[in-house]
Amino acid sequence: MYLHVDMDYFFAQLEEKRRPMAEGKIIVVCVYSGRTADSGVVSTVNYPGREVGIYSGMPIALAKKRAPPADSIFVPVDREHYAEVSAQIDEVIRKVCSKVVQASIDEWNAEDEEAASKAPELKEAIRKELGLQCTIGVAPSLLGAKMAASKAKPDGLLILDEQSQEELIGNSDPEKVPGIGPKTGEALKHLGVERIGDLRGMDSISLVEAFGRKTGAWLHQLGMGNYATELGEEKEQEEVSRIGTLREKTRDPSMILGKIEELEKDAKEWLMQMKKSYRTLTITFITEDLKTHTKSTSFRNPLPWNADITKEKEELVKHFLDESPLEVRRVGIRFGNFMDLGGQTTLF
DNA sequence: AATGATACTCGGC
DNA sequence: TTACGGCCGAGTATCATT
Repeated sequence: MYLHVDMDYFFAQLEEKRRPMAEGKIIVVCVYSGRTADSGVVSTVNYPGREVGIYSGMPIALAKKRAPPADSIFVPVDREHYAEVSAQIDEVIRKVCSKVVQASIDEWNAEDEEAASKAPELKEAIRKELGLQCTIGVAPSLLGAKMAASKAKPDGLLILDEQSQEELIGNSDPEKVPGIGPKTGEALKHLGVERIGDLRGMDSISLVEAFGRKTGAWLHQLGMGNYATELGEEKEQEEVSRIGTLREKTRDPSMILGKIEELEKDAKEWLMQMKKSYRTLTITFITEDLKTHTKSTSFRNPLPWNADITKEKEELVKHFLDESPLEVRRVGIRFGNFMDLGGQTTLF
């Protein structure tokens, strides 16, 4: 059996916890971009906030219109704190379950013979030891466990056997299935698939044609009632990136490069601490129409964290500006394709 | 045609 | 009326090499 733990409204819950005075109030955790006083988006909001129509990704200014000022608190994200608590939760889960894999800052998966009996125990341990609320799903497949959790939240626990798993997944709206987003969902609707069960009997060739090799084959398996999943290994981080918003949109290369340099410093700090060298440099541009573009280059040999990449940065920025007429709103830098053992080269 | 590397976009959280 | 982050990995397109 598989078990999926999902912390409820995680960031907002943690902010609630360190403000006992905020009991019953709307808490909105925000990513402020620094462009203007209220520019930025909502990261997470607690349930009272959701009730008045505030959701993740919403512009902060709009959230403020929906939130009664006297009963609402807007706070900036504090990722470091959330990561610390996340590590504590990880410890608790590993004490209870076997084969645990952390899936994100607030989600865990586990494969455990005793998942069904351990789930209530685990939920209680997280509440008791850390004072935090979560939702746990258990099912014969990882997909089933995730969907059970998402159905049971908040503060829920749902254990599915083969039959109830089949029922839940088969009857579900495709867009409720993790891995199917608005784009795939829309295309499925177009094909007359309104519940996952409608995939039954559709041939894999046309599904692969419509959705690509990977997604098509996976949808075909879902149609056959095969939800088999593997937990996967705990993976090392493969890339590090930093992104930021420019004070104002611009096409001035020196403005853009100035911001990149700021972000680069921070990302390189990470490289140094983690002792990583890298082979790929990517610059991300988000233009005034909020579309994302990237330019990247790879090096034959890995570069150490402190290598000078001035030339390469300039070239990537120029390359982008040469092919796009749009103004740039946000920029980012990304280092990837890590090689361990800093800078050591091999023959090829 | 097959394989592997690189470039780029997409989307989840 | 509009309003709009910061990450990361997955997946696919494209290119180079054989």
